[in-house]
Amino acid sequence: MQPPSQKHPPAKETIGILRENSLSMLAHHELKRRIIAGEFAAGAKLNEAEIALALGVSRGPVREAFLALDQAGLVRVVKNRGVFVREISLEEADEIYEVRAALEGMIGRLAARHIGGDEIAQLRGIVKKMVALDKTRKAGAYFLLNVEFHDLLARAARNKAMLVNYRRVINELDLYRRETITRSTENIPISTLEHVAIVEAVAARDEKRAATLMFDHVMQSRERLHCVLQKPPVRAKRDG
Amino acid sequence: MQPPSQKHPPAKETIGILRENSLSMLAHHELKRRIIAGEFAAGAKLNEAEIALALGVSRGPVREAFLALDQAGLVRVVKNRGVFVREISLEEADEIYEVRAALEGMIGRLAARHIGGDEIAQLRGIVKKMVALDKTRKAGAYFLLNVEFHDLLARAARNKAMLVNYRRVINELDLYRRETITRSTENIPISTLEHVAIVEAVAARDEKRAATLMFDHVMQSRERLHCVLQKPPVRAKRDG
DNA sequence: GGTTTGCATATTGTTGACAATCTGCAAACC
DNA sequence: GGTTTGCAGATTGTCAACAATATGCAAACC
Repeated sequence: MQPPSQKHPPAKETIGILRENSLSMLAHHELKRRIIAGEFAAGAKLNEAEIALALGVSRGPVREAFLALDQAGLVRVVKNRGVFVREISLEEADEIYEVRAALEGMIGRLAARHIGGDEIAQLRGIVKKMVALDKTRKAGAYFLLNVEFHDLLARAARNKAMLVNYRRVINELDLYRRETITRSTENIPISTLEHVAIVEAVAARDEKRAATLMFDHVMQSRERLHCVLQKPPVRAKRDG
Repeated sequence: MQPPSQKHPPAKETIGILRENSLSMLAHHELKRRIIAGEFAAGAKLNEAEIALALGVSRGPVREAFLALDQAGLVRVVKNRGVFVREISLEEADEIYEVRAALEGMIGRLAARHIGGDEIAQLRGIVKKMVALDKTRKAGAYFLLNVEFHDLLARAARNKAMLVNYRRVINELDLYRRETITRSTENIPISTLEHVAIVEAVAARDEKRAATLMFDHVMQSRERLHCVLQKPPVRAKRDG
């Protein structure tokens, strides 16, 4: 069924992957990964032929992936001009933070209702590492723990639709946040305290409190971002 | 540049539209419209060649549109099997309602902050029509007013990211709600009262109250849907 | 000098053809 | 009888060629 052409380490798995995912989906996931990982500069133009060559496929699947990534908010497709890694302005990031706050508030509420004991233990473990990091002030390590903390809570909410929407919003925010990777570490202790309070509220099954703490935590993260950028939060003007 | 083949009514506009939108985008919008309008049955299989023929384009743009629609949650693409209009189960609808509640709560908060006087007047006009409909009990007309009411508030929140996410969630819910179009009209008066309260809170610039009322309104809409279906809300079980 | 016009090139948009896969049915087999 | 095998048809996945459009540069023009 398969001519023994090469060594078989990637044989069986590769076949399995290809049987379940079309090249479009593979291209989609790979490009998504690279964009989130920051392997493309923000606003960078993505050349169809170039990427197709790099991925070893023709332009068709790459184009299909582009359209899907556009819907996911990771790239912008401009007719006859090309596709570009989406650039997120501070104003847009502010807006997205408000969407995220809404979702995280509900995640806190649902997590308090549905989380399992093992997950609470995991949360405590993550927070413990955060506390330990307070002294070293390593922003990169803290960033990863933070992502893990929030994603774990999002999963604990036991709501697939919520998880999908949450992750999409987070991906968009990452497009902006990676611009400010080397952001100040002075806020880490404050943020850690908020994480501690969230874990306690969730563990106490206090839905209302967990919701409020999560909501405020996100909005305060936004404020902290502005402080680092030394700019006040931009608000839309009231009209009419 | 254009051979005078036919009458020119759709000439200039059609050219303009084609210059700004690729056939993929046109196919995307048209299919999206038809799916939301319910012109395809839930779970119906969408044949590539058939649709390409109907839209007068080749299969390429249609395939690209399919991938985008999959990301938007309106269809499901299965490799080597085809694409199907997404079917939403009651359990999924319950989950999506929770996402919607989170977003609408924030929309209420932001709308109370940013809405303009003209928009408040529009809201009052919509509610007035709703009150008038209380007597006739026309579910279809009420449904349209309800959509208009909530979309107006979503726009009044002055947050593009929120608007995009809100509309996506609403589109997904419509996939389910159109299954229950002929739902009971007995809840219309209750729902209308909630709308009245929301308008007053927003007009009074009471962010907290508007947020709470909007959140509860959505969650109660979910409960009312369950009552109509004569089934209790399905909740995920707590594990761990 | 500055603007405009007109190519040459590169890139994207679209198409039709070909390869791979699934589906349904009927014949062969136990 | 029930299961398996093996086509034929239909459908999807991928590709490469062609058409349309944008970009950059140089020549022509005022």
